[in-house]
Parts: sequence; C-alpha cells; structure tokens
Amino acid sequence: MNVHEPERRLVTLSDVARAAGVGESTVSRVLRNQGSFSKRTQDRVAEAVARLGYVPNRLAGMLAGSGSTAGAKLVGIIIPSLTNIVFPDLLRGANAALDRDGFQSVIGVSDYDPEREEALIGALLSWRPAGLIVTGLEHTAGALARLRASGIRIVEMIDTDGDGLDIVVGFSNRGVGCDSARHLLARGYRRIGYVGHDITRDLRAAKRLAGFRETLRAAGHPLAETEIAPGPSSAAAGRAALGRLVARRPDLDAVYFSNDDMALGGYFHCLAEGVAVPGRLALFGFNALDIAAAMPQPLTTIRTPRLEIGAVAVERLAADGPAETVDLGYELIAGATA
Amino acid sequence: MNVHEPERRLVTLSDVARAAGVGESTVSRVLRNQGSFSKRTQDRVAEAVARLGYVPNRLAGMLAGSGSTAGAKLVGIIIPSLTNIVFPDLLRGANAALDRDGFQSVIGVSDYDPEREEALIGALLSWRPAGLIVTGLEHTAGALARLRASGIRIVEMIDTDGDGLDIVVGFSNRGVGCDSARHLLARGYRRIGYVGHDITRDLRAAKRLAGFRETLRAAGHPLAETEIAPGPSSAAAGRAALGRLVARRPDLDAVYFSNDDMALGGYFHCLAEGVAVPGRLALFGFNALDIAAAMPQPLTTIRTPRLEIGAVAVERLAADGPAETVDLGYELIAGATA
DNA sequence: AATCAGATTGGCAGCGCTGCCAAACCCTGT
DNA sequence: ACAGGGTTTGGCAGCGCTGCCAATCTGATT
Repeated sequence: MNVHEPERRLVTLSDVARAAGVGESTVSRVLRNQGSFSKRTQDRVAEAVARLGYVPNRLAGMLAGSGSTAGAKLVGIIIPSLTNIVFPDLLRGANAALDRDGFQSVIGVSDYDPEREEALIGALLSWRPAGLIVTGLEHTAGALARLRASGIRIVEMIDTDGDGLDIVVGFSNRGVGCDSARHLLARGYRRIGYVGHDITRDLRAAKRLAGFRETLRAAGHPLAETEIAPGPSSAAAGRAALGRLVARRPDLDAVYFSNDDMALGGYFHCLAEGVAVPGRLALFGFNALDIAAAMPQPLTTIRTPRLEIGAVAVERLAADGPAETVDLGYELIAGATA
Repeated sequence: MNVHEPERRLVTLSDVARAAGVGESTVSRVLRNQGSFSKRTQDRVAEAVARLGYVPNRLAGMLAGSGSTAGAKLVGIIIPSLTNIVFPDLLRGANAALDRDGFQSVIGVSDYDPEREEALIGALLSWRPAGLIVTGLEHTAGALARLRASGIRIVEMIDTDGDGLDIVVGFSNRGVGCDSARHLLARGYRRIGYVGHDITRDLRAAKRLAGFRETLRAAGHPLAETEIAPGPSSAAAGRAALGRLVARRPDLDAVYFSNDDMALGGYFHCLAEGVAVPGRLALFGFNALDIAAAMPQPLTTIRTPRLEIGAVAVERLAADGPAETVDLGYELIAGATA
C-alpha cells in the first residue's frame, strides 16, 4: 500500500503540540481532560488534532503512565470456549460494564485446556492489565503462581464451589445439580439418566453432575445410567447420546442433560422417534438459552445470570473492595419438559 | 492487596540481565529467539527468567519495536454482535490462525451501530495493530478516512458485494439470496414469504433479501409478503414472526428466513401448530448452524465458511500480498424442510 | 604467530507518552 | 505600582524495551 510515500511517520503528540502552538504536556492534559487548561487552548488543540488526524498511541500512554493511578485501563479475560453461546454472553455482559468505565479488554480462549490457560495468563499479563478475569476456580500450579505474583486484581467467574484467589463471581454449580435432582424427584421421576459431554474438561459440568448424583442417591433413587458424548456439547451430540442412552436403558423416565444444547438435541431425538415428552421421558437442561424457551414445549432448565456475571466481574475489578465471593444465584425455569 | 510490600516494582528485563550476568540486548535476543547467542547464555537467561518470574512488558516491546518489521504482533477485530453465534465462529477461525502466527487480538463489538464502529476503529488503532479486521463493506465516512489514514492492512470480512478498501474476504450475500430463491422455485414453490429481523442494521441480511426478491420477481413469482421482527434475530422472534406472517397470508407455501435462528423458531411454530413441513409450508434458512442439522427434519439452508473467513482474514493480513477480494463461496444444504 | 570471517555480546539512543515541577500568567486587593 | 493566591503552561526525565552498531571473542587458515 502507499508505495509512493517515502516514509509516512504517523502523527505524534508532539506534532500536534507544534501545530497547535502549545507544549506537549498541555496537549496531553487536554486530550485526557485532566488538570486545568483554558478554553482557548482546548479549541486550538482540538483543531490541530482534527486537522492532522492524530490518533493517540495507547502503548506509549500506558507505558508512561504505568505505576500511576490512571495508568492501566485494560483488563484481560480468559474463557474456555467460543463454541458455547454461554461464553460470548459473559463477554457481552463484561463489555457493557467495560465500556461504561472506559476500559478495553484483551481476550484469550483456552479451549478448556489448563496448560493453554496458563500460557494465556502469561500472554495477557504481558499487557500489564489492571485486572484479569478467568473462568472457574481450578488452575494449574503455574497459573496460580503467575496470578498471585502479578499483583493485580483477579476475578474467577462462574463457579463458587471452592476457594478463590481474590474475587469470585458466579453461582454454585453443585447447587444447580442438587436443585435439578430435587425438581425431578418432586415431580415423581425415579429412573433417571444423565447425558453429558466431556466431563474431564468442563469441570463445572462435572460439579453439577456430582451434586445431581448425590441428591438422587440420598433420596434412595440413585442415578440409573450416564452417557457421555465425546467432544464439546452440541445439539447433534445430545441427540445421538440420548439415542444411545435410551437404547441401553429403555426404562428411564427422565434425563438430565449437561446443558441446553445437549437437551435440545435430546428433544429432537424424542420428536423424531415419537417419544412423548414428558409423558414417556422427561428432559431437564441447564442454562436457559433463548432457544430453549421458543421450543413447542419450553424446556425445563436453570437460568444462570450470565450477563450479570460478566458485568459484576468488571465492576469488582474496577472498584477496589476486599477479596470476596459474590454468589449471583440461579433460577429454576419450570418448563413443559419435566 | 499486599499492603506490606513497600513498593513492589515488577521485574524488568534489566533485572533479568543483571541476574544472568549478561547485557540487556542479549536477554532481549534470547527471549525473542532472534539473532544469535550461545547455548550457555540461553540457559543462564532462562534460569534467571524462571527464578525471578519475569513477565515481558509487551507495551514497552511494541513501542520500542514500532516502525520495524517484527514490531506489531497485534490485530484488531470489530464484529457487530456477540449474540449471534456466527460472530464468535468468525473469532474462532481467526483465533486459530492468530495463534499459529503468534499474534494477539483486541476485539470490539459495534452492536450494528456505524457510529460505534467508527469510535471502535479509533480505539483499536490506538493500539497500533499490524492490521484491522472489520465486518462488512459499509462504513461511515469518518471510519473510512481513519482506516485509510492508518496505513495498515485492512480486511473487510463476510461480504463481497461491493468495493473494499484493501482485502475483502467473504462471499456474496446477494448470491445467497438468489440461489435460495432459485432452489425454492425449482422445488415448485410459488407463494413465497420472508421472515427477517431488523434489516436496516444488518446490511448483509438486506442484501440477501434483495437478491432473493429480484430472483423471484424475474421468475414471475414475486415475493408475496414479508414480516420483519423488531430487534435482533432469535428463535423466539422467528417463531412469533412466522405466526404473524401465516395469520396474514395463510396461502403461502414457503418462507425464507433471514437466518437459521429465525428459521428454527419458524419450525417450532409449525411443530406447535401442527403445520406440516414441508408439505403445507416449506422453510429455508441461512448459515447452517449445527443445531439446524440436528432437527428431526434437517433444515434446508446455506452453509457459510465462517471459520475459514476468520482464518483467511488473518492469513492475508499477515502476508503482504496485493489488495484483493477473496470469495470463499457458500454451499446449499438441501435438508428436509424445503 | 598473525590474520580474518563469522559468531556472540553490550552500550545506548530512542519509541510516544505521562508525571513532576518550576515558570509564567492572571486577577484581585492594597 | 506591588504583593499574594490561584490558574495555566512548558520542559524534561523517565516507563521497559528493541534496533543499531561497535566491540569482543572464536576458531580456522596461512
């Protein structure tokens, strides 16, 4: 591009200062609207900025401002996946709060891999953010060490079942499992199965299952059977997995799914095979996706405060309160499938 | 946090140099694995880095390296929304390529608002990225000016119907509309309706509709009726909108949806109301979401190369080929609903 | 032992901005 | 005309790193 221009250096703050006939620090003050300056100066700077098309260099700004109060207006966010709409929702919630406070974010995706998460933590820390938002409470020893050594605020989001490093924002996944089980038991279901996706990677799903399983056992109706689909959760995986599960255990009267995607697939299986829902088989999901509410029979599921989690995470980062755990709870949506 | 430590300065490169007993530039070379150094030096540096827990400061690195070849390993990405799974998919595709080339990304979400996009362009440019990936070909005059003045590579993704600034990666949305219409006509449908979401904001959806409409008219079977749901696309919106459409025009034999989310909602409407698909009403979507393939009757739709678009966008940014348009095409998926 | 190309290394000047501080300026009131 | 307090301004030293270049070292060759 622009082969002709010999060496187009970008416009710098000192170019603006020269053009406006003022000092560099004056321009800096005007641009950040900080300190005092006269209206006349402000106008001259604004004019010069517009005329030259000046774009401030944040790298230089943050570097120079590091160590001071106003310094870092940046937060790093690490999520495990972009495939599941849940995580974009968290980002959305965070984004809104971020904008309001004038922050920017750098995002990393760990693919549910703890090693990769550790690497990402290093990468994001190298931007010298004001804080870091990570997913879940489980991290490698190396990751924990880096987080601690960073000296910045850390938010661990989504899960409150365990000890956090600093701030924790989420809900009890164990509790979700327990309440889901109680609901099914209360409705009279007794031969209950589980359809999930890879539990060794999605630790929150594993906690839900643990709570679910224990509640059933305590009630004297232990979990009858489980079917774990390989790979990430999806409607296709849920449909296939439910098919396998009922083939093996035709006597089941209810199935708990690792999330709504999987449950939706299960519902499709039932529609395709003419299995009456919930008469013959009840279905219970997790997450309360919009789509689950639009089904002919709204899915029975648990609504999680995804947007709020993102928003509160950012809010707590910006404030400087004490380390604490914020439980945002969840809500059981009694749909028509269980 | 850490009230006790008087003034914990973070470890810098020169601390590492001192600890390893070598010069700063040597440490820099070793860390970037660039230039030449002995094995012994490498080990000593690695040891010091590990011992001190050194985290490089990218801000300083990028600032110092600016203007040179290796400088900016950063790209900015602007997408209109995180609500629709399509955009996270683009990010996913981009992410993979980004990782491979050692790039990082900064992401902005415009909410389909051109003004906001312009502001985001400014914000992202202030990070001095090596390139910027934006969505679509339509931008405000101010945005175009900034992009041109930036002097960096620009990729406009998703849409190829129009002139790009530099690199364009996507497919023809007009073409999608045309081919969708042709498919419905070939299957014998004649009284065709359209269900969409806010067209004034989603310009790509508008282009698809335009192509669709023209093809129908040219064939002598003009679009019979349209129903536009307010707000963003969703299954719930699609379900409600199809309900309104068929109430108004019970004679329709096929409906084209702005995307799969809406179409899925339409399908739910048909299931709930006992409308035979495709016997009584045919449904046609767009995007080929995984979920649409898991339906009892797979949705007839158009598969778009979302992951590839993200990947190719990054690839072209990194390479320095000529300005050009890369058409990645699309594929009609003949499902069971049309 | 002297020579030379190539490998390895360190010093130091910026990159563009902000924080700090002293200087200049502007009003009052005397 | 001059002091006193606030307001506005400019100069300049870094922030932590990289690029450049000169210095040093290595081993092989003559």
